[in-house]
Formats: sequence, C-alpha cells, structure tokens
Amino acid sequence: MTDPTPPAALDGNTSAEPDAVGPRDFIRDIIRDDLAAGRAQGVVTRFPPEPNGYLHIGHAKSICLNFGVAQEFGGVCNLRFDDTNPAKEEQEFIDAIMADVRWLGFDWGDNLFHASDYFEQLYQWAEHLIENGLAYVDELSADEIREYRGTLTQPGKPSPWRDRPVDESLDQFRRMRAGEFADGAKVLRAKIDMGHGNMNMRDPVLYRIVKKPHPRTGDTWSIYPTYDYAHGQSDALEQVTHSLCTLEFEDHRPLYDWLIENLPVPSRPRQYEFARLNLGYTVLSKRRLTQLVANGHVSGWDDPRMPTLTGLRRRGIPPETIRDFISRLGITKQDSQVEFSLLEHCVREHLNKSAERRMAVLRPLKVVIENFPKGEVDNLDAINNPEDPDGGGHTVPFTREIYIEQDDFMEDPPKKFFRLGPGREVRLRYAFFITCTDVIKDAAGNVVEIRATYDPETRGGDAPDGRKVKGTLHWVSAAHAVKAQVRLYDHLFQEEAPGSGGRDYLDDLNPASLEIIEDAMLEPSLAGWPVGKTLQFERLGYFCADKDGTADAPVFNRTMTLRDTWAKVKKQG
RNA sequence: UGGGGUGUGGUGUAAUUGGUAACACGACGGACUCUGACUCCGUUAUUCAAGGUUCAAGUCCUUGCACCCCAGCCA
Repeated sequence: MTDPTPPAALDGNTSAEPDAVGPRDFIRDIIRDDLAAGRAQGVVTRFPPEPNGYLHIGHAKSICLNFGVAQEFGGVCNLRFDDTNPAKEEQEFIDAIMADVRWLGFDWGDNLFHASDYFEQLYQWAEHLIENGLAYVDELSADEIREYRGTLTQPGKPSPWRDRPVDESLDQFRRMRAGEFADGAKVLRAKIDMGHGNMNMRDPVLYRIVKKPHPRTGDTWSIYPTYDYAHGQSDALEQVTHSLCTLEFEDHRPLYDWLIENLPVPSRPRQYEFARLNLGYTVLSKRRLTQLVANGHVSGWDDPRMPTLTGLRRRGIPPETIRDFISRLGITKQDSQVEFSLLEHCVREHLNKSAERRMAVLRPLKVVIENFPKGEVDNLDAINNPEDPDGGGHTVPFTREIYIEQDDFMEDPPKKFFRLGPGREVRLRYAFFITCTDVIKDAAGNVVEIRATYDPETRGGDAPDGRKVKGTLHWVSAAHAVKAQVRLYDHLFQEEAPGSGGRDYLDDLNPASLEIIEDAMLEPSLAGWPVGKTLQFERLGYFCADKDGTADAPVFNRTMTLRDTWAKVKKQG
C-alpha cells in the first residue's frame, strides 16, 4: 500500500501544452511552469470531499478546476473520500456525491480512493513519527489542550506529557489502537512548536479515539487520523502533483509540509489555494445547508431551492449550465461574492437555445370566443423551438373556450399595456387575433370571464390585411387542458448576503421562496412530459417536470423566469 | 510588532510582465419582435490611500488603511 502503481499521468507521455484557448489562471500558470521546468512529469489532481453532506455549487468550482486541469494537461483527477471521521460520515452521502460528480459531467475512471484505504499506512507513519521523537501521546483533556494552546497573541505552553519517553508513547499509541481507552481519553500529537505564531503548528492532534463504526472499515479501528494528518499523506500516496484547495487551508500548508518532510512518503505534493465560491441570495456552507435540511426549512437536500447539485438538478438546471457558470468565474485568491444574475444568465442562455416551447397558463382566466363554433376543434401548428430550425413542431388544439393568464387582461389598462382589455385586439400565439367584447364579473366585482370574437382570417397568427397587434398571449384550450401543480421558486434568502451585518442567517430566509399553484392549465402535449427535460412555458419561464408528479397529476417546477421587462415597467409606474 | 492572505467599475475577472485600463454579467437608453423572450446598437472605472522612482506605474519602492482566515480530539 505504501507504493501504489504510479498513475498513468506520470508515465511521461502527457501533453504539457493545454489548448491554446483554454482557461487561464494563476494555478494553470503554475502547472504550465512546473511542466515546462520539469518539476512535474505529469498532472495528478484530486477532488477530496468529506461524505458528511451533499455537494453544492461551491464544490462544483473545485470539481471543475480539479477535473478540468487534469483533462487540459492530459493528467488524471482522483475522486477521494476524506472519510476520517466516522462520527459524521454516512454511506448515503458517499453514493450521492458520486452521482452528483457524474451528473456534472466528470469521470474519475478507476481512480476512486478513500482516505480509509490508507489507514494502516498512516498508522505506521504515525509510529515512525513517535520513534523519531516527533510525536507523543498526550493525556490532557480536550479542554486542557485548548487552554495549553494559548491564544492568537499569546504562545502556548507544553503539555506535561510532551517529553515522555518514546517507548511510552509508542506503547500508549498501540494501546489506543487496541481500543483500551475511552473516547477522548488520549490523543497523538505532533511535537512541533507550542510558541508558533501559526496555531496549526502548536502540536496539532494527529489521532483521536473514536469508537464508532466506519462506513468502510467497520469497527476495525478505534482511532482515526485527523484530516490534517491524513490529507497530505493521502495526496503523496496517490502521487498527487498539485493539491488544490480553498483559502482557509492556507495556514495548514506549513503543517502538511512538515509532515511530508518528516515521513518517508513516495512523492511530494504541492498545495495551492484558491478562493471558494460565494453566491448571492444563498448560503454555501455545509453546516448551514445541513441545518436547513435538519430544521425543515426546505424539503430536503434536493429541494429545488437548495444550491446543492441535486437541488439544482431537480430545479431543472442542466449540468453544462453550471460548468459554463463556473468557467466564467475565474480562479483567484480574492474573496468575492458572485451575483446570482450570472447564474441566471447562463441558465437562460443555454435553455433559450435548447429548450422546447409549450404553452401553459398558471392563473387561468376563461375566454369564450363567441363567433367560434361550439364543439369545433382547430389544430394549429406550433414551433417547438424558434431558436432551433431542426427542432420540429407540434399541434395545439384551439376551441371556443380557452384560458389565458389573468395578468394578460386589464379592465382599465395603462397606455403601455399591450395585452387584452375591453375593446382591444391581441394575438393568441400560433392561433388567431381576438378582440375583447365583454367582461363578466362575480358578485365581488372580480373579472371571472372574458367574452371575445376572433378573426378567422388571422389563422396562424398573421392578418392578411397587414394590420398589427402589439401583444401576443399564450393560451390553452379549456376542453383539452391538463391540470397540473406548478411550484414557483424564488431565492431561498431575501438578502443577497444572508446573515451579514450580524443578523442570524435564518432570519433572512425568504418567506415567499416557494409558491404552489394547484390548478395550472397545460397544453395537452405536456401530459407525460419526462422528468429531467427542461422546457419553456412561453412568456413565463423555464420549467421541468418533478418526480412528485404522476401521469394523472403532473407537477412542474419553475427553473427560472424569463427576463421580464414589463414587470420592470410596471414597477416604475 | 501573533501568524497567514487579499485590495482594478454595481459584480466577477483581464491587462503583452513598466507602454497608456479589456471581457462578461448587471443597470440605464434605443432598435427589432407571432414569447414585453431572444437578437442588435449605445452609455456605464483611471486600478484602496498618500508619497516616491521613471519619458511613462494597475504593474517597481516606501508608509499607511481596509477586508478575509486561524485558538475542533471538524474538514
């Protein structure tokens, strides 16, 4: 296990030059230089998630970087689970992470690893450190260790166990492994420098006693390495050349380097840190996302409002859209918060080109076309996607009674309103021009039905006499409509930076992040629409069928609205 | 005088390594339109601050300032 076969990327037959037009950033520059100078013979990266939660769009940045870099330089990227803490990790998360990485479009081939694969080797190396006087078993309690560590501005002081004999530490450590002590009774610590300005160097804990079954190793271990101890050595064992991680690990690097220098590892990984992704109107910390799920603020990890990959997938956002979004971010060391509108742009740009169009009415208002014969059905041609000449078409049935959107009618419209009103003429998409002749209200004065006439000459949507109408409305034949539940999603948080300014981030939850419409009316071709295929409801936005739906009772999720300049005009008054 | 990082428009990035601020998103204005969508056109910064070096500074030097991370037996 000490000496796994070197990855194919290190056989020397790799291309040092990525695509001339590929992405450029400080990390790729470093790799290019390393290759050119012969400091590296190939590129091996890794994506190292801890299986204690679901992957989110912040992870996507790391995944795209690590797998992307490997691809561009002809190297490999390992998927390695950092499963060093059985108290928090679960098989469910392991399975979900693999599914999500694949969905995002990346493939680790045979290079699936686990930190737990290296437990025996890591243990042997720990003994090596003890034997060389570089680690000791400490019997201070957790609280005492914290006290002894000092503060940011004051040096720590040595534990009374710090200078115990090597043999004694070795014996203690072996008995820790044998399970002789209770959880937390003792730890193995590196012996570095209790006065170091970098807290990570004040004799960090390497091993702790955790008597919990591990998803992979079961109960064969009662001690587990800390992440700080396991990570660098795991990289070394996998011959990782460039270990890419986020900024908060920057001051752990001296510790990783110290361990690598003091251990007979097979290779020398170099770590480089980049800024993690922050996105507006959401949170991207596993702690917070876990809390949202645990406290029921969302329906689960795959709630379409969640920034998790599984949530985005259920929301109808295609993986190429996420990759495109990530590629526009750039890789730097600057803390930043990306505007949500950039993601929206990527989604709309992709879906505009690829999504089929259909008509659906969210809030139906019945229109009776009085001069259209009762019982007659006119099947009209509709284009699947105007952006795709080869996209084909489908037909939509037109009848005497149809539904239009409540928002598309105003009894007393302002001058800039192009839609239907008393006496006004508009086009029904792919169908006819209609003119509103009467408005029917209920006792409370609400408009409940519209009476109209149509112009048979305008079949298909154009008037032979060349007259123009300013508005085009979507519609659905009442007799053919498929009733559906539609879930309208908005930002999970109403503040762009939830929890900023000292607020509790939970206080920034958007109470209107989900609106459920029970009786939306869909055109008949939407019956049985496959889950996972995002489409556009004309003039409304992009939607996808949800897994909660059935053939009889379909459910659609709104992926994203279309840009709506009318809403803006309306708001301005 | 704890340690480690980062400062370019509203946002995210770029700038041949000293040569006269580029791209994208957004916003605003306009054109077009059988989706108020899409598309198209225009407008939108002198680079944290102050000094200094230089013919020339976002890039070099000096001194400040601001912000982020670290005191888990989490990762």
